[in-house]
This record gives sequence, C-alpha cells and structure tokens, in this order.
Amino acid sequence: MGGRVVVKKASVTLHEVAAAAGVSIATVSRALNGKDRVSGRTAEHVAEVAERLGYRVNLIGRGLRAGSGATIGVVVPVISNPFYGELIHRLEDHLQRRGFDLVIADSHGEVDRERERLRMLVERRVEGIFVVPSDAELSYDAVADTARRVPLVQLDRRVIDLSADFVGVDNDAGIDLAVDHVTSRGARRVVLVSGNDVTSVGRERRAAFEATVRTRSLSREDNIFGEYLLAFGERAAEELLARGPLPDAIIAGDDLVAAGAIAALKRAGRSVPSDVQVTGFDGTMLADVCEPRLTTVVQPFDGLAQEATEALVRRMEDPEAPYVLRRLAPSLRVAESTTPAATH
Amino acid sequence: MGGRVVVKKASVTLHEVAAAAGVSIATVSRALNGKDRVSGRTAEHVAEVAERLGYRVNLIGRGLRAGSGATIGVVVPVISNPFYGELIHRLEDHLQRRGFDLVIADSHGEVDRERERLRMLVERRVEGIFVVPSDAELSYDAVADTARRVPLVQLDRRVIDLSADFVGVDNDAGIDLAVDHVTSRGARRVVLVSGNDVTSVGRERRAAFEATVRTRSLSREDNIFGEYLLAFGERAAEELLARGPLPDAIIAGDDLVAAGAIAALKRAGRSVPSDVQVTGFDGTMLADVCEPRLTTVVQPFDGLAQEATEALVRRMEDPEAPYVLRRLAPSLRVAESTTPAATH
DNA sequence: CTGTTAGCGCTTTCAA
DNA sequence: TTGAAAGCGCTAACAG
Repeated sequence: MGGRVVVKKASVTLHEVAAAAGVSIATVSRALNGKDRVSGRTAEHVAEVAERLGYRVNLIGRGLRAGSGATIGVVVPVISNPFYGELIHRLEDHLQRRGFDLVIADSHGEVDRERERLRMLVERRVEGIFVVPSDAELSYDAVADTARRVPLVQLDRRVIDLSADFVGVDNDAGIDLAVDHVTSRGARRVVLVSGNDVTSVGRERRAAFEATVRTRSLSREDNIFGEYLLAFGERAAEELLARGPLPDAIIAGDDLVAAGAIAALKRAGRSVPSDVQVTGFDGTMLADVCEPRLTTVVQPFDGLAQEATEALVRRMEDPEAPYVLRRLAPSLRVAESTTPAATH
Repeated sequence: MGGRVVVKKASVTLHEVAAAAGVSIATVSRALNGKDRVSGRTAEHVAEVAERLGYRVNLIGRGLRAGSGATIGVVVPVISNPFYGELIHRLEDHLQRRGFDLVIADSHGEVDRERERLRMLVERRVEGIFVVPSDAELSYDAVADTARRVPLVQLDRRVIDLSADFVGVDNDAGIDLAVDHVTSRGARRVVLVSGNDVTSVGRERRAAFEATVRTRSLSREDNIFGEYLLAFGERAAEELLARGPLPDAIIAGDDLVAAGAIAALKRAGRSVPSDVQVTGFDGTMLADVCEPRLTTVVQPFDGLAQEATEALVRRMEDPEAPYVLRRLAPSLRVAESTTPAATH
C-alpha cells in the first residue's frame, strides 16, 4: 500500500461497448460489422460509443469463433537476402488485396528451424503457407507433414518428389539466356559458379548448365559449387585465378555470388568484362550496385508472387485439385559486366 | 450427387484426443503441457494417442484463454532494404529466445499503410510492437495511438516529440566517425549526400554533419538531400560532377546512396578514392559488394536488436516505466573507398 | 492424480 | 430490429 499500483488496463471488449451503449453485445457486433440489419440510429450510436471507448475488435476472439484468422504464413531461408525481401514484398501486396495478413518466419536455412517454424504456423491455424524449402531432400518430412494439414505452396525452391504445389522461375530458360548471351559475345570457355545440390535451385541450374554446354558443344570446364553467398563468389574467383588462364565467361548462380566474383577478380587486377564476362541471377538491387553493373537473369518477382497467391487460393478452395508446378519465364537484363563499357 | 465431395477435414481438437484416450480434456491438456501433475502412465498414453491422431495445439484457442498469443509485431518501411532485413533477423533471434514469435509487416514507407498495419497488430492483440516510423511528423497520430494501447518501441527512426521508447544508433557519433576519418586523410571539402528531413534519421545525420563541419571549420558546401535510394546516390553524384571540381570526400547517408554515388562517379571516369573519398552508413552487405569496398559506419545490429527487445520487455512489465531513449555507438569499418588500394 | 466447469471475445442462429 | 444463448479450443480453478 502506498506505492503506486500499476494497472494493466485490459482492452475494451464488446461487452463494455454494449453496456455503455445500452444494447446487447450481439447488436454491437452487428452494428460494427455492418453486414447485418441494424437500425440506422442504433448503428450510429454504437459506432460513436465504440469510438469513444477506443474499441478494437479482438481478432483472436473472432478467429476462434470463425475457425481461424485471415492469415497466411511464409517461411524463407534468409530474410536479409534481398531476393526474398523483394519476393515477400510482392506477396504481401497480393495477399492484402485478398484480405489476408502475412506472417513471416525465417528458417535461417536450417532444417530443424524450418520444421519448428512450420509447426508454429500450423498451430496458429494460418489459412495457408508459402515455403522456400531449405533443403531439397531433408526438408521433405516437415514440408510434407505441413502440406497434409494446411494448403501449402512451395516457392522458388522445392523438395524432390514431394506432391505439393510449386511456383518458381524456369531455371533452364534462365541459364540458357545467360549462356546464350555470353556465347553470342564470343565466349567459348564458360564456367558455372553456383549453389550446390542442397537446394533444388542449385540442382536445376547445374543440370541446365551442363545440358546447354553439351548442346552447344562448348568445352567442358570444372564448375564450382558452394553456397549462395558473397564470400563463396570471392573464393570461387580466386580458385579460377589460381587454375591458370581465366575462362571467357563466368555464369554465377545468383547476384550475390556474381558480385563476390567480380570483386575478387578486380582486386586481382583483372577486368570485367574484357578479361572475363560475368552474369548473375535474380535481378536484385545488387546487380545495379556492382561495378560494372551486372548482366543478370531477372526473376519475374511480381509474377511469381501473383501465381503463388493464386495457387494457394486454389488449394484452399479445393484441397483435392491437381498439383500445379508452375515455371515462370525469366528475362535477361544486359549491362556492362558482359558488354564493353559505353564511352564517356 | 455422384461428384466426389471435398471434405475440409477440420483439425484434431483436445476433445477428440480425450475421447480416443478415454480421459478428460483437462487431463489431455495437462499431459501435453507437462507443467501439471499427471501420472506417468496416462501422460505417456495421452502423448501416444495425440501423436497418432496428429494433434496440434490450437494457438488461437490458447491465446483467447490466455488473453493473447506470444507474439510481437514489427513494422518496417521496406523489408527489401538489407538494413531492415538484417535487423529483423536479429530481432527474431532475441525474441525467440524469450518465447515470442515475430509478425512482420511492411508499411511501404507510407503513413496510411503504416497506420493500417499498426491497427492490424493491435487487433491481433500482439504483446508488443517494434516500429520504424515512416515519417518523423506524420507518423505521430498512428504511433502515439498504438503506444497507448500496447507496449511499443521505436526502432532506428523516431517520431518527433513522441513520448515512447526508442532504440537506435548514435547518428552524431556515426557522422563524426566518418568525417573524422576522411579529414584525417586530408579532406577539406566534404559534402553530405543523405536522406531528407522526412525521417528522424535524415534530420539527425544532417544536423550532426552541419555541427561537425562548424566545429572543424571545414568549408561550407551545398549538401544534397533526397531519399535513401540507389538512384538518389547516382543523381547526387551527377549533380556534384556538374557543379565543377569534386569535393575531397562524400559522406553518404547510407550504403545504398554511397553505392549509387560510387557507380555514377566511376561511370564518369572518376576514381574512388583518389579523386574523391566516399563513405557509407549502416554496414550492410552492400558495402562489401561495392568496388572499391565501402568504408562505412557500421550499425551494431545485434546490440540494437537486443536493446530493443529489452526495452520492449521492460515496457511490457511496467507500462509506467520512464521512457528510454537509447543510442548505441556505431563503429567505422575502413575499406578501399577512402584508402589507397592495397598493392596486388 | 483426474474430472467438472467456467469462461477468454466473438459471431451467429433462434426467438421474440 | 434486437436480445439471449450457444460454442469455437483451450487452460485453470476447484472438487473429488
């Protein structure tokens, strides 16, 4: 006694509004939601009282009653990667247009964390889930189990042999665009520096590259695989430098790797593109920050977000619908990392 | 009739587990949560049945009962900006350690959207909110109203004259580090290229710069203000080129702006740092992608996330606690954009 | 140790 | 047009 007691002021409920307005909670609910018939006068009165009391609907209460809130979850490997940042940005747009909120979770690229985040989303009873699986194989159990419980769409990457919707870029076409571009500019010795087989994206880009090399009868080179990190791009470039004469072109698995490679090459006194052409993949802001600016395979961010949203909605409406496996065409943005700089 | 009927299989509830296990729902709840005394045998039995039925707790039900779920919300202006990506990453870490999930919302830097996202979080009855206000003045109403309803901590940016907790970097110290560095390397004519007065960060960095210029009796230059975008950095550099002789150093408001400026300078045939030194601010991956690598003021990402989390927890525990206004010291990461390249 | 019961805040019949 | 009441899934008293 004597000390000031801190009161945790609970938030205003329908009951309090009803009491203050002199009507039943049912009437308040109806008045505020406006879908049901309420007399104009009471509706106005209730709205006024609710406003005065600072009432805010409790989405937890509504969600329980309705069976769930209007929420979609997304699990990405690294939110700080600009590629996912951009993708999430677009997803949020499309979802909001349909009245859904987005809950974002980060798996840190770890399978265990991924499983746990998926579980959290299921327990929150989200309406649907987008997931960028962190491992083409090890993510199987968690993703499959989740898909059994709630509408789920794999985005960008997928789990091998999993029966679940997928929306991503056409990696074959993307690699082809890049290789076609550098070879049309005279490259014969072309090396791939890309992600390893842990992700489906890494596998697909590798397979696409090897296939196109055969088709075009380019020389077979020792490609380099690792993680989608700046540091990997640097290490790979250093290895290429150590091997001897540089190839004519480096096809990087993503913009981050390309940026790292370019930095290392320039530090070693080599110049891009005259000593070696370099291409990226994704079309993130990193491509524009590079010097020279990066020629890169641009992902159709908005198209991906839209298709993914549509696939998810379809799945929510009909859990039995056949699985879709949607590949969107990328485009090539040509810049100075493969073409002689403009005169200044 | 005849067509296959799609049944939306509702998820398993406590009741069903209880029925299948031949005990009451209270026992199931206790057994599964393990905090209360239940006989080892029943606990085991219940766990087994729950597992077999694929039971998952419904966080909405629990949340309603408990008064809310264990959720914290965060509203950032642009999730695709690597700075916020990194910050969110760290926040998630600290929160998860305390058992909270993070819901991320994007305001797109628009005050209206920001108000709406804050409202959503309030209606979801999140335990607390981090917000990076999109406008130092226009965000006032929405942020103030939200702070009245739920524990809230402003992060990175703040609203002028608002009584609410704040955690951010010490912009004065940051600008000072940068200016001190370039002047110690001989710069006399130093220009600031930074964000305008829309954000508190823009204001603070500008004021800090002008103050330090006076203190050091550097020449007064026409600084350039705009948005924290790559394109603004480019435009600003072009303007400086058009003005005549370049200054000795450019202090950029963030890494994005610095990267844009460097790109434009190099395109114009100028070299960094020999023609002009350039520094950035934030310490994002962009700084390492630049060529030459960017000397930049590094924000203490993890420290910010930790302090912000602590401030929020404090606010949750005592709504009456005095407001904290916490400024963390940045550090300077020196690289080639201000120092002669190493020999190779 | 276990069951019964009362709600958390909300929406939606069902009556009046 | 409005009110009364049920119940979404869960946990925490309170009995037993």
